[in-house]
Parts: sequence; structure tokens; C-alpha cells
Amino acid sequence: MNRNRRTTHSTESGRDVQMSFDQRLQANARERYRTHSVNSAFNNLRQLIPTEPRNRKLSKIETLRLAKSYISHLIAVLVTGNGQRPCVDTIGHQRSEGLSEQPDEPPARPPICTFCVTFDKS
DNA sequence: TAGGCCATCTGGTCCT
DNA sequence: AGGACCAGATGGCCTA
Repeated sequence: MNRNRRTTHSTESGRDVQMSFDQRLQANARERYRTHSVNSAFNNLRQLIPTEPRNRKLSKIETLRLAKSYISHLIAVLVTGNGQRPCVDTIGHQRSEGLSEQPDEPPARPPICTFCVTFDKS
């Protein structure tokens, strides 16, 4: 690669600023490091979410959605004191909020929580 | 082979 | 000015 290459980097005032190739490489390295730290946070979060089967690797989007669902499940456990299937007893968390969280997707799912089902099997 | 997921690069914007 | 954060583009890997 040509280390003398320059890339433009415009500011909010619209003025183009020359960015040296070395600066670009440094920015790339920082971004890589930042992405790795985000991934390590995702890995930490994954370890806290029970899956079926056990040790199934969750994607990032699955991790976020299931984390939200798991928090709701734990809240239901606290509210009802029912450690088995608490979510069927609560109003606010009556359906699975697991993998399909599309905004425009109709809620066509039986009123059972993902984690109630998971813990039933175990 | 198509689709999903991911890492990396890149440029724009915001913040200190 | 420099760094952090973010989103889009791109290409590679894996699985059904």
C-alpha cells in the first residue's frame, strides 16, 4: 500500500482536512480495538443468558433481544414469587419476546415466555 | 448457492 | 485538533 496516500476528512464547517495515511491507520486500529471491546461485552452478556440447547452461540441481535426478554422474565419471578412459570401470571409479560422483535410483525405467538419454556425442560 | 452473521475499513458527526 | 462513536459498504466464512 502507498503510505503517502491521503484521505479527506471534512469537518462540520464543510472544510476538507487532509488525513495522513498513518492517521488513517491509527484511526482504523482504534476502531478495531473499540469493536473488540464491544464484542467482549457481548460475550459477557451471552454467558448470563440461558439458552436451549445449552452453550448455543447467540448472535449479537439474538443476545440483545433475549437479554431484554430475560430481564422481563426475572422481573416476573420477583413480582409473582413463582420460580417455575411466572410469566403466565403477569400482565405485562405474557408472550415470548425472544427472536422475532420486528416492529411491524404481528404478535402471533402463544402466551408463553421463552425462559419459562427453557426452564420447564431443565 | 443463497442468506445470515461477522470483522474491517471508511467517512461523517459529536465531544472534550 | 484529536479521539470516540456511529452507520454504510464490502468481502469472507459458515450453514441449510
